[in-house]
Amino acid sequence: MAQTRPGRIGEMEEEPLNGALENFVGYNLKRAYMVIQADFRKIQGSEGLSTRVFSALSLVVEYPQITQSELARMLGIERSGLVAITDELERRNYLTRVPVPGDRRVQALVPTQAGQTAYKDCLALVQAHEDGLLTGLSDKERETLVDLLRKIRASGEGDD
Amino acid sequence: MAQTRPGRIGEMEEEPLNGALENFVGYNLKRAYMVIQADFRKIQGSEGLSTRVFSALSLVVEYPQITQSELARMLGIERSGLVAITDELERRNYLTRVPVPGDRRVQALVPTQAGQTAYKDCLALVQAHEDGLLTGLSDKERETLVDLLRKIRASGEGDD
DNA sequence: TATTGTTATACTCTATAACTATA
DNA sequence: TATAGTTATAGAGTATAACAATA
Repeated sequence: MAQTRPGRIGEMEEEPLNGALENFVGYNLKRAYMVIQADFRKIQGSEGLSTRVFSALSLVVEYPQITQSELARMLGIERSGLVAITDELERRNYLTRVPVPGDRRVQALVPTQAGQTAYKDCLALVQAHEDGLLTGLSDKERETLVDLLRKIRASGEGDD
Repeated sequence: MAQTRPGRIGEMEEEPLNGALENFVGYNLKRAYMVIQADFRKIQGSEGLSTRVFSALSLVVEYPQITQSELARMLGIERSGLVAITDELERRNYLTRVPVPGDRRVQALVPTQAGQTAYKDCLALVQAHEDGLLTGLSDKERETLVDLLRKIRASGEGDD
């Protein structure tokens, strides 16, 4: 490592390492997101669920007979993206696509017993994961963080 | 819209819309990140800089003669990823790759005048962008948010 | 006409592994 | 041996645009 702190040797303050960039909400959001994403993958291992599949499974377990379109709306992604996710969950035998009487376009996503237990196990893992990674945050700070993130979501998720 | 709130009609509380998922830090982090990312793109337009190119430009302007490897370390991505970013900034005439006397492996990234003014303009745009999107957050809340995000980063960015 | 599930396709961002030229 | 820049390649994750079946 030739130089850990490039340029600008004669600065007086030590707080803002990189003037503008490090103070942006967006930049810090991205970096923190990358950290949590990488940690999630590490915990789950190469055979485990990805974050998006875990999220989908969570909603399927909570709302049995939910529809792919509803799921897409709740997750904030396009319908077309749900197909691969649903395929994976079906391949793992965590849910089944069940025809809905009265509307033959729709398929209800019904969690299997295996899906429900897999979700519970995964949930415990993820909670321990967040507890471990967010160990520097108090319960109140964590709550504050979620509140602030939800405010950002509320600002932007209206324009669909 | 057939059903805005699927399943589980008889719940007593109204706070946690989706029990587990909506309360996870990771999930809210991802959703908020997607909001800010999408907004950034919308503001910049199809010809504008992406977030990662803007971040790189920011560091190049702040640390003239920074190296690609140093840049990669500061941005938390691999060296190989910097090539395309540097190519784009060079193609836009925002920086030049300058040989460094004493070590012929290295190329210093030197911002051009166009790069510096483009950065300043872009910076103003991005700041207005964050101001607009984070309008629901007070200055103090924004500061708190950045602090909390940095704590998460500190927890995870050690393992390189 | 509108909606559901689906396919095809492309784009962005990132990582890994290798190469070359230098050190 | 190690490092800087580079290339090739692959893998997530997302979006758009279309289509068939159904409403």
